[in-house]
Amino acid sequence: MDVLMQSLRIGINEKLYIKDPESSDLGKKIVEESILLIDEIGFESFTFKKLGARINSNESSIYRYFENKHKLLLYLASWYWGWMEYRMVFDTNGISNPVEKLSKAIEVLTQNVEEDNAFSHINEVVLNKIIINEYSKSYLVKEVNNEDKNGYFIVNKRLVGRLSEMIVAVDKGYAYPLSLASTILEGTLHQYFLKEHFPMLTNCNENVTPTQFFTDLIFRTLNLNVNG
Amino acid sequence: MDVLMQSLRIGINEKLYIKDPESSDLGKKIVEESILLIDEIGFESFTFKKLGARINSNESSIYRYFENKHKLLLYLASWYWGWMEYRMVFDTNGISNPVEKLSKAIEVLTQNVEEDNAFSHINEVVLNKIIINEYSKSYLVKEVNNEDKNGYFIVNKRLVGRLSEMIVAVDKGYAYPLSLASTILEGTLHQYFLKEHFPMLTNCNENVTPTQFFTDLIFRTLNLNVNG
DNA sequence: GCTAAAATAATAGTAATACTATCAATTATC
DNA sequence: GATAATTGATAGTATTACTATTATTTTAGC
Repeated sequence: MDVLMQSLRIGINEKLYIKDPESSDLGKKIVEESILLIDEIGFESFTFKKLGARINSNESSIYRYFENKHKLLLYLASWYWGWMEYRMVFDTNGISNPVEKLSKAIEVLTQNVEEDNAFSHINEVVLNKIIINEYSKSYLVKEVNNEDKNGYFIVNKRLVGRLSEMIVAVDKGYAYPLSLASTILEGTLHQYFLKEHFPMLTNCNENVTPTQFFTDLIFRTLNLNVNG
Repeated sequence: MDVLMQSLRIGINEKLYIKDPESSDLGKKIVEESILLIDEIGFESFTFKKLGARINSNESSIYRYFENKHKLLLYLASWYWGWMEYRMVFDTNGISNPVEKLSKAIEVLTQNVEEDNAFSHINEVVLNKIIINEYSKSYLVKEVNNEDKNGYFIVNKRLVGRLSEMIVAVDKGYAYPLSLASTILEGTLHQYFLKEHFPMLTNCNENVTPTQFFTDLIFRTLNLNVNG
């Protein structure tokens, strides 16, 4: 991504943090290192105490930024989906042909994540790994309805909505655009997980990508051919 | 389900429990009430202490059956998928036409769960709810590879394999039968979750079922028509 | 460059969790 | 009726998930 865009920020619901982590070095370090630590030891074993030790800071200081690790995960997830949305919109912006546009969107949303230098304190590759492994835990909780009311999932919802609209744009008659869109987004994470841990449950591997699987699925479902 | 089959048992990996819960009244009560309690308060808040209080038994007694709540969840998940597999095989058994067979399998795997009187101490309707809400947490853990080596996920894997074979049977040329099968199983849980908590992210509602969505998806993808 | 305010660190403390261990009381078996 | 197996009760430990208080350091304004 272009260096010109270095002042770009992903907008995140302010209720997800107590103090904006983007507003200080410590805050950025908390976000940066939490991604690495969650990836290393898993969300269940991750604690603010361990994170504090790792960044030579204090548990109590981290609590001044985030109420608890669940909110931190929601923050990271919002960042991730905001970033995906931004890239999807950016990369599909100039495309007028709806089929090409949808095709490009699927590509951006399902392809392997690569580092984006526009956001120096966030390692997108590792963040993608923790989204694959931990994202479900952010919404599969008893409090989900309340949290949704607080707007914690708004970015993901907007993204599903946008993808759904692109599906409608190529096939107004299709009865399940939202379900298809949500299946693609969630199924992508699942296919990457299976590829890593249950290779016998997926056809994705070094030679076959989730992008190919989902592109093929969408094109067959919407009765298109690859050239639009 | 027929009363004739009341001695039916779902086979579960013995490493998932310390003492077989089917072997005693207390064991059955643990399973029965854990399903209800997890549904009521969620897996995160669920503890063996609370379960003990609920069934007028003791925390320490429950620990003699299950090592921890994670193993209990794996046990419940194995039971659930074993039951689904059994019903899928049973209901598709006599069907020779591969398209009809696949169609029936999809129906069994995606339709709303109803109580099965063949297993008196398990409330399948509530178990289905906790699978929708908690199943991901059983495999989205750091230890997943080791647990897989222990065979904790064998039932689910076998089910994906069977469904994949049914897909191959109707379309030998289709390149992604495993990915499609795993997407259906996991996507079904997700669509039910969305229907309940994020209705704006799915087309499933009182009038449209996940079965319709997935049947349509499979038929379009494999280029079939509804009558086989 | 000094002061005041803000931010961070250090320490302590609490209730709950996730267990383990021990021993007592019941219940089943032979 | 004795013995073994099961279950229950109690206690104890390390860790988690915080909150509160106070000390120290950093920063910003003048």
